[in-house]
Amino acid sequence: MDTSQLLKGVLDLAVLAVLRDGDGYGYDVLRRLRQAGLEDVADASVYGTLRRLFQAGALTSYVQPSEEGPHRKYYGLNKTGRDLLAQSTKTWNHFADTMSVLLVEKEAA
Amino acid sequence: MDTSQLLKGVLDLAVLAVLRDGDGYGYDVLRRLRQAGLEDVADASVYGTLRRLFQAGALTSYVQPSEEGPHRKYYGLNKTGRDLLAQSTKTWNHFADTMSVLLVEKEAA
DNA sequence: CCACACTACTACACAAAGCGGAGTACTCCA
DNA sequence: TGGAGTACTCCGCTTTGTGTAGTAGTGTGG
Repeated sequence: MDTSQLLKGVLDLAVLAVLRDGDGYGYDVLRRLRQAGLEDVADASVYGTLRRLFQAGALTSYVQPSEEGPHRKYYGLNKTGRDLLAQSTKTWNHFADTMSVLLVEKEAA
Repeated sequence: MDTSQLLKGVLDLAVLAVLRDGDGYGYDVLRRLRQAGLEDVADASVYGTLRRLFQAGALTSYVQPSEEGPHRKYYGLNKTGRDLLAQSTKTWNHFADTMSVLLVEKEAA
C-alpha cells in the first residue's frame, strides 16, 4: 500500500497539529512531522500544504533571517486555523473509528 | 474538511474489507460501505476501485443475471486480495496510530 | 401506457493533492 | 573550491475519488 495516498487530506491536519505546538517554518515542520512518525512525507508536500493553508486564511506568516542559513518563513495558527484543526480532528477521529470497525473480522454467528 | 480526500488510498482497503465478508457486486458493495458509516462514498468510486483491484489481480469476477434488475458483476477476494487486505490493514493501523499520537494535545511540562 | 424510481453498470472529463526533480541561495567546513 | 546541510520555489506528473451522462432491466402509480 502506498503511504502517500493515505496522506491525502490528512497532511493538512498533521501540519496544523504540529503548528499547535508552536510556530514553525517549512523545513522545521517537515522535521517535526518525520520525527512524529510520518517519515515518508516529501518536502514539497509540506511547503505546498503550508502555502495552501496560508492562502485559506488558517495561518499567519512572517519571515525571519537566520544566521545559520537562508531566511526562514515562519507560520503560525490563527483563530481560523485552530478552528480548522478542531473540526478536522473530529472528522478524522470519526473516520478512523469507522474504518477500524470495518476492519475488525467478524466472527461466525 | 473534505471527506473525499480522506478516502484516498483507503477506499481500496474498505472495499477489500467488505469483500472479506462475502462476494459482492458493485451496487451491493456500495450499500455495505454506506451502511458501515462511509455514507459519502460515490458510486463511481466504488465501481472504479473494484475494476482497479480486479486488474491488479486481487479479485476474482463473475457475472450473474438477476431476476430483479440488470445483471450483476460479482467480485471476490483471492489469495492476492487477502494478502493485500492484511498488509494494507497493518499499514493503515500504523498510520492511524501515528496520527492519533500527533493529535493529542501536549500538556505544558 | 407512460413516467418514474430503483437497480446495476460503463465511460469520460475533471479536480485535489502529494511527489519528484530542477533550480536558487545562503552558511560552514574540508 | 566544492560539497553538505539548510531553506524555499516552481513545474509537471500521477493517482484516485467525483460528477455527469448514458444504457438497460424491473416494477409501480397515475
